[in-house]
Amino acid sequence: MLLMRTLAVVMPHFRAIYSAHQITDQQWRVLRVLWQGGSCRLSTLAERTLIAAPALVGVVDRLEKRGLVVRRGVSNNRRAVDISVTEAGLSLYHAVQPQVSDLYQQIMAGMPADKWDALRQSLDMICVRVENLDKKL
Amino acid sequence: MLLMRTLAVVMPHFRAIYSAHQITDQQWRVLRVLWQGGSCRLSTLAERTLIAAPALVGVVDRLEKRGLVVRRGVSNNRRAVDISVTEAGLSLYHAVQPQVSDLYQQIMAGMPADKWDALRQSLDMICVRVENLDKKL
DNA sequence: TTGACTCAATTCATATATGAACTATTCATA
DNA sequence: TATGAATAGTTCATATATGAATTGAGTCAA
Repeated sequence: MLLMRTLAVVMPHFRAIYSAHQITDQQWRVLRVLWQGGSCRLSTLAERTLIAAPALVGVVDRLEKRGLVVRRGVSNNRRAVDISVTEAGLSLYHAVQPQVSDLYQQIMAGMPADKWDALRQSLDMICVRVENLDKKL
Repeated sequence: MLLMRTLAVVMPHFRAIYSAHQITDQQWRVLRVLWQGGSCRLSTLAERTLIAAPALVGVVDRLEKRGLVVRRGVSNNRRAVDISVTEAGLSLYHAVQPQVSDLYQQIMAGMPADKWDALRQSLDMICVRVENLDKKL
């Protein structure tokens, strides 16, 4: 519950930035991942954005409809699809990114760096441990 | 992102318990809050479950349709609605709660208690600080 | 007392979230 | 080489999430 509360408190601030540019949280995550990792396939995009494939299909559809990303078939594997950002998508990314970064800094500013690190490590430890539990099954 | 990842890793485990009883995360949150706090109005329920009112309406609709909760008008204020669990809802709660509690313990077991406390405090600090930022606007 | 305003719950439109099922491929192997 | 198992993306049905707009009550001041 505390995790959910934290997200519920923080997300609206980020969302305000996104919605000023007519995009959603999920759409932003797609743009960010494509920017920092280059084009990739839908399954990879799903892992990196933490958006399940079925939901991601719709997100990419809407981004594509607005000309922010493109889908392209992969030559040697006809079932795979490659997704990449367009120029328009990149310029939107660069317009939004500084504001997101600022907000992030502002939130981090409320806590000493060492506690921030400890927080990240603890969360990461939980993730890794629970993921290992999964693999054993 | 790390917050979202943690939730994404942990939630499926809880969800497996819920779905075995044909309920969703959100429906569980409603039952739990009503169990521990007694009946309350929709707006209060929204705060305690961290589910926005418009979405909560549907969640309560479905729980009510299955006879797990009941809606009742408030005598002195005809626009308010009181929501409470039924016997069926309570017995379902008691059937699920032990499993949830077990899983929770299992997850906590992976981390020393002091780190766990530190984690909670850090997240709480973020919540409180960001909430205060909101109030100033 | 009535009109402007606030409140509580709900409805609406649009965007996701989730698990199951489907389709077209590609792979592994008998 | 036919063929069943595994892949990648997608569709479907159902349940939420979110912000804007509604509806029906209360409230309060001119």
